[in-house]
Amino acid sequence: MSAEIKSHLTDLLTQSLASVAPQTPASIIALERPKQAAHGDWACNVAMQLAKQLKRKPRELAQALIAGLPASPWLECAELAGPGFINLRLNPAAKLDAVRAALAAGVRYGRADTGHGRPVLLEFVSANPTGPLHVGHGRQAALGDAISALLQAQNWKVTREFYYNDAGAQIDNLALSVQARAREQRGEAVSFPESGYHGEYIREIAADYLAHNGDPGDLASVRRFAVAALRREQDEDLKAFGVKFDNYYLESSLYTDGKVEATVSALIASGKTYEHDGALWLRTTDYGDDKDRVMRKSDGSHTYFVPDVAYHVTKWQRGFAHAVNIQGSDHHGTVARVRAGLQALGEVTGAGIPRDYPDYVLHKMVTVMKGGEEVKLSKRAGSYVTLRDLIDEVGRDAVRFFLVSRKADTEFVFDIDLAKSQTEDNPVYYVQYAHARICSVLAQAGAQVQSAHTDGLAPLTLPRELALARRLGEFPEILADAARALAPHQVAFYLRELAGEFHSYYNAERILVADEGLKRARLALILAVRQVLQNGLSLLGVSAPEKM
RNA sequence: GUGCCCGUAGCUCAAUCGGAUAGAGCACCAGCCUUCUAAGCUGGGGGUUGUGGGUUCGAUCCCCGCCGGGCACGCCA
Repeated sequence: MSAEIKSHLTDLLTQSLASVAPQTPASIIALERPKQAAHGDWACNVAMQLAKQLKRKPRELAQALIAGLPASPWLECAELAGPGFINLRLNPAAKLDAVRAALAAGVRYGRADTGHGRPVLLEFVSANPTGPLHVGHGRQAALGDAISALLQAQNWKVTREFYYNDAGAQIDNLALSVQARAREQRGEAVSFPESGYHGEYIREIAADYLAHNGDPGDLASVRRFAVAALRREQDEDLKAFGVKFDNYYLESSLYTDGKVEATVSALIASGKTYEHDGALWLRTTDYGDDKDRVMRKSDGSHTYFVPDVAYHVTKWQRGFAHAVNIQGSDHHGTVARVRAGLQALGEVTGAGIPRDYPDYVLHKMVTVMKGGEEVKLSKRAGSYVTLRDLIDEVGRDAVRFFLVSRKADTEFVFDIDLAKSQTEDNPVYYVQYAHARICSVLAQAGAQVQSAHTDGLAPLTLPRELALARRLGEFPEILADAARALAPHQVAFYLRELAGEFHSYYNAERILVADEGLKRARLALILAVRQVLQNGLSLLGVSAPEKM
């Protein structure tokens, strides 16, 4: 395994350092993958970092460290380079070990145990049940599901949760909007609510409500019907997108369970609240917020801030010492607020919730372009592009791959025309195509695939073959890094590169050659590539088709 | 005005904990199908990393100023 090789190399350098500079702690030794292949398989910068401290020239120190390296069965050579880098080059056997590892581990290849089975709660999408899911929710769903999968692959016990804001003023607004449309459809003269939802879907729900013999005068009934209808629609959209949640948490339950009141009481007991202008405030500025927040309005109702805090308390109480919230960056203002609320509660409960709880992944907005113009994402205008639109037009795999192919904190320009007209240029097809090609070769090899032995890899000597093997060996590191950074785009880029190296190899060499030993070795290699492509695509929620 | 985030090739984006000559794709130009899938491959031109300083062996990355863009600044959610 690559991890074993890395620790083996670190070990060699540690031994050398101990003889060259006995007083120096070995913990400073770090290995990195050089960007350029010419710089070997691993590089170490320890000589430059220690040069000043040891009062020696970096290159001279590096040379001494190289000279002191013990013999190794995997190390081909160590070279001094640049200002004092030590470049380590692995021999073919070490590189090809990744092929053996990938085939031995199968679908588990790339996994690790950094999570140690600890529970972690991921909250994402959390759309209000006031309209269909839009593209921004899609980015969040794709990100959240991929991050969940990455953490699971590191042996975290992941719970995916969707929080429904089904208790606030926007739900009243929804009910009034549907009621007004229903009355219109009955031929009554009504004035549509000033801040009502203007989307076409409101009319559809109203018509459906009437078709089910609903009474437009019964607002509570309208409300229940509308919320149920929109939740159903959102569920269907998520299903079509391939995203499943383990739990749905309803904001309304925080009220019916008394958790909102309990939170208010506890915050008052914390001594961090005060009355002002008839409202109850929390001194969140004591915990880093830039202004104090109202908890209870002068009319006696609560601001959304209180159930938010109550909700996050339940995360902690439910045993999630780790929690990740995936949200649009337009909500970044809530981060300091929620954390401050939790800290204030800690004054009375002594819960010991960390100051940086929960963790946040904030993603920038998705700008949708169509016909060369921006489509405004306005729920009230009812003209935004829905997630369903995108899936229908572009395809599920492409949308998912595309949406996780960029860092979360960069703005996303999704050009629908481009995505539709250039479907063939979408990177997801490039990666999937590599997988399909391998499947095709394997199908022609037929029963010979069974004879692909990982103990006969020695015939693989071409630079392209060793580069592919080396790339396979990187996969576990990529997954560990991506999980640590909560950044699935790293996996997407890795897959693009792996697929590229495979296509290049495929075009240059023939797999099914006459030489039996070489053929078996090459079959083993592409079997391993296929496995890694499958594992990686699966983490991103993208299918790995056998034919295209 | 204050806070947070972003600024990299014509376009869309990478760049690990501060590493070596800043990389891909698209687009453009020139080639490759009698051969396991051409949704592919090979080669080429493309850059003062917004800008000015600082820190150091070394800065796209860290610190400060400025310019440009986004978001948030409510007893809305």
